[in-house]
Amino acid sequence: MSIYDSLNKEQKEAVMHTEGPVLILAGAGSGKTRVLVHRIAYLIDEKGVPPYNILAITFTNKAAGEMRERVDKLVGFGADQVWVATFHATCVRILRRHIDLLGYDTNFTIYDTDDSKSLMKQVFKNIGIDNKQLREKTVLGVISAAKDELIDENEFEKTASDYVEQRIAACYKEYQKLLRDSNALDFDDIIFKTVTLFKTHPEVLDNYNERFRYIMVDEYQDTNTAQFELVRLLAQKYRNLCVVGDDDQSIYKFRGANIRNILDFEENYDDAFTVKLEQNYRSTQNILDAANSVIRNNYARKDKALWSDRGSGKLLHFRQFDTAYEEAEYIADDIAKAVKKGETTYSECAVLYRTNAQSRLLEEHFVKNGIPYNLVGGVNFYDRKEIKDMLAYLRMVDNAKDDLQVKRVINVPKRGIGQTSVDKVTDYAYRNGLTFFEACETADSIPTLGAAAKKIMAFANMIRVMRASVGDYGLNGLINDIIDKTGYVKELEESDEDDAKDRIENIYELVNKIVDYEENEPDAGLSGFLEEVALVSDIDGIDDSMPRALLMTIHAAKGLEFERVYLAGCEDGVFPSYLSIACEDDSELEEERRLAYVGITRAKDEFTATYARCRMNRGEIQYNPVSRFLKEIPKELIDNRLPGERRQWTDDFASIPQKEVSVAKVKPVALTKGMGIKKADKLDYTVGDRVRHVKYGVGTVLNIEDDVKDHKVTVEFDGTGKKIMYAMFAKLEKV
DNA sequence: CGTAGTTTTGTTTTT
DNA sequence: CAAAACTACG
Repeated sequence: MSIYDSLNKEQKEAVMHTEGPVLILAGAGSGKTRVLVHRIAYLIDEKGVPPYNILAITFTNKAAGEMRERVDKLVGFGADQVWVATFHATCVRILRRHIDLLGYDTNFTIYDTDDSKSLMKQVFKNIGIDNKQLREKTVLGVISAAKDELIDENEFEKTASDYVEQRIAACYKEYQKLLRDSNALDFDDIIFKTVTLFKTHPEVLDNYNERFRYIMVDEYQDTNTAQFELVRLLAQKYRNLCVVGDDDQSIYKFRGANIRNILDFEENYDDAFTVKLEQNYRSTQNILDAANSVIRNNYARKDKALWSDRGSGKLLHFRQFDTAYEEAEYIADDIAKAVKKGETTYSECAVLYRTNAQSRLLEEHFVKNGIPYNLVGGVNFYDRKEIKDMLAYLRMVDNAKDDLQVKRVINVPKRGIGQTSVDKVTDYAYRNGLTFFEACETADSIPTLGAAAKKIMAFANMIRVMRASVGDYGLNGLINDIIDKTGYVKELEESDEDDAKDRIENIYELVNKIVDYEENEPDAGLSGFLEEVALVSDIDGIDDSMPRALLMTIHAAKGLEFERVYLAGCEDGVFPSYLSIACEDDSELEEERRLAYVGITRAKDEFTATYARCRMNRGEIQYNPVSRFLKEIPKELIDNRLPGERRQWTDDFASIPQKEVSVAKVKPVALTKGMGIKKADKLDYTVGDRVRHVKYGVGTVLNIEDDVKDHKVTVEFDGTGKKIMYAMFAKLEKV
């Protein structure tokens, strides 16, 4: 009896094929983490590979943590020597040792998206770009995409063809310069710089080639070009590369993930050994059949079909509502009822949706029904203002070149140092080749500053003293000193804002985290703490000590499983998103379909899809047809009845032949048909007419725009002023 | 310099 | 409908 007896035939093959390139195509719920963990154990116990020579890379900290735990359990002695980490954590660890070879200090700071945006604002100022012509976000998006493709600022400049691209190239250059001046890396740099390091310093790479003789990569379908290249380099010498993934679960194309990395693995490594894991240990056959019949409509995929020996189970449920409000009400109610009946526990329930914006209504109803829940995503703990402020102080102390943090908190709490003064110091620093902080230290020599100079120097002095004392009083001492000397909490205590109390609590929560960290990692220090904070994601923070239902996007749910799953907002225009429908390229729609596949396969026993005929979006009411993905599920698998409910759309749903729907391409224009409300051919009023609205009273029509769906009417109301509304809902009457 | 009040703008998805 | 960005005033 060995630990490998519990594996099925394919799993065993995957575990025992240890040499050379291996591709494991692991369907949802097919036990891929189990396979990886057993493979690590097999390498160590049966093949005598030193744990030190094994590397396992994941995408999320949660996945890494889970694998770490299971490896520790299964392997026992030496397990801690196995390197299990995320892509980003792996690269940061490597860079902390060697990045000086690329001209950065090894105590570099990691910038999050917020920091990058602030930095880009500075870039716009420096090179004179009006943010009305070009948005920071757009430019950052282009730069990020370039970095994912390993295109640096110089190469980008060379290939920039039109004017806009040239401007972006200029931004990219300045942005990288500012990053370097601040000794900071953004998220994409972490991977990019590691690849650069390996390419420019073969001796460093060789060192890691020797170390990592056996490499395993989880969620391989989500790798982008930079990550692909990183893995290729790491594995190039011994070629013992085992990648695990599921092309049907590739849902991060928008972040640069290249599905071809997994589809073409066998071409890139022509001696690759491939195993398919198709037996699912998670869901009932009905749920799998539904998922299979949806994903079957995708073109770009490797053929496979999940099966289960768990039996067919219950039917999937489909529930329709007039409004998103009723939808949320039903879901909350249904969970509450099921828990009351003892059918499930809160922690076995999850509500999934396409966009974070949908969480609000659900949350409201969960509160109303007293259901304990956790919202994953939305505002991350570390994204709260007060936490970011505290972190800015910490980061400022940690990295003297990080001007961004200095600017963030120089007037938080209020010290009477306004924007004008900050601009003057920035200007002075720029002209004299100083960092912003250095300029602050010598503020008295900036003539135009006047009374503010004294205040600025006092601030600089405070930070200097803190920096000098970190070594003496440790992290806990530092954070308390910051709270004390800045008077941040004091200001909150005296404030009469209603969320002041929460914020103070959050700050003390951060103090707790710091104390915890210091106890667990006594040698890591401030940089270590900040690094950990920079690399955590939303999903990592889930506290599963309490039984709580989870609300999250489908993206966030990848890799998780629940007894009961609710998929909310199953509407064409919401899921699949409007953009993916309108887009010419059907690869967008295929990505959405994979998302649907991920959503459905999260469920073990019960799956409920809900649909709201109309919902509020961006202050406008939207009417949407039932999601095309639901129509791809054979109707025998779905229980589609709800006693006492209206059946109008039910019939519509059932009457559409399955085949026709899955093959037919429904163009967005066609979608507006059959929606129940038709656009009026002609309105009985025109520009300049006086009209009456039920709520706003009488006004003058300023403009009428002919949209695809409806006429967009602008009216200047006598009482309330200008309003833009759709003719079909506004029901305006000529007077 | 700080604020309150006003206008504008935006939505996928996130390591 | 919010949040963010702007504007005008004390």
